Amino acid sequence: MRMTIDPMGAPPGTLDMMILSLLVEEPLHGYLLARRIEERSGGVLGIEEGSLYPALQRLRKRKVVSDEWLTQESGRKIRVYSITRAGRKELVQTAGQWRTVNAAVEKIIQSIKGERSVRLT
Amino acid sequence: MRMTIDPMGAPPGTLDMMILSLLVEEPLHGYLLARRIEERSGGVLGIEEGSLYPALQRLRKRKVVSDEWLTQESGRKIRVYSITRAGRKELVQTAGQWRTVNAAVEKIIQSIKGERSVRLT
DNA sequence: CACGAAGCATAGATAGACTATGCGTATGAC
DNA sequence: GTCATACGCATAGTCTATCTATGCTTCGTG
Repeated sequence: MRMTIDPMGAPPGTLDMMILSLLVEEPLHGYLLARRIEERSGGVLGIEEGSLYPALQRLRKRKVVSDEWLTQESGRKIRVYSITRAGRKELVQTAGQWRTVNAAVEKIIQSIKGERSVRLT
Repeated sequence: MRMTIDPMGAPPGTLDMMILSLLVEEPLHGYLLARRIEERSGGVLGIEEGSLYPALQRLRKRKVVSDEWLTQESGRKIRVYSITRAGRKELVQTAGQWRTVNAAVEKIIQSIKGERSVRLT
């Protein structure tokens, strides 16, 4: 199953959260971020560029990421994003919220059987 | 933590899914549905009436629920909803999708520690 | 030199959830 | 008796994150 995160996908704000999460590991530019989300999700999630770039603008304005234009060896310019201190804080918070809500929803739909998928510890 | 399902809450469509899920057990009217979601989620989720009633209209138009006006003993009229065959089908499908996406997102944010919450079997 | 992948960006549409508001009835307290 | 509160349905308007569609540039490869 391959899907974008909007039409019965993930909540608004999930994209922001995922971006921040990936940036904790290392600074990345937009295009690579999209690739990473795709591979890390096992190919389940696909992020449209029309979602991604506006998201990065939001994050920048909110000061949870900083950006820097770099020129890679090839000569091509890329815009590299890093997570800020405020970003880390926001991330922990929203991730907590996200999990709380998920757990709550799962309580309600738990009787519905379907592919079993989430298993955390 | 108490929250509505929109602002960093649950994906669009989650409300529909939860409603259908509750209707599998028994027919319910709007007001009671909201109450149920609240209690079943352990008080975490709160559904606004401005979200609930439009959702019920949607579901009705989509023919995944049927409705019937009843008069309860007190004399007050209530609109009672039941899930249809098509509704059951949709529910299994969307619940599966929902879990798939959640699992995918969790894979991406798994390194972020916060309150541990989901545990399914 | 053509063509696909890499790379950034914006404009406009969509749609679900919210806020705010309105209306009306039953019930219990004072 | 009247007042507050819970019950109960509904709509209009706003918000906003995501999507679709589009445009432009550069790099690498055959």
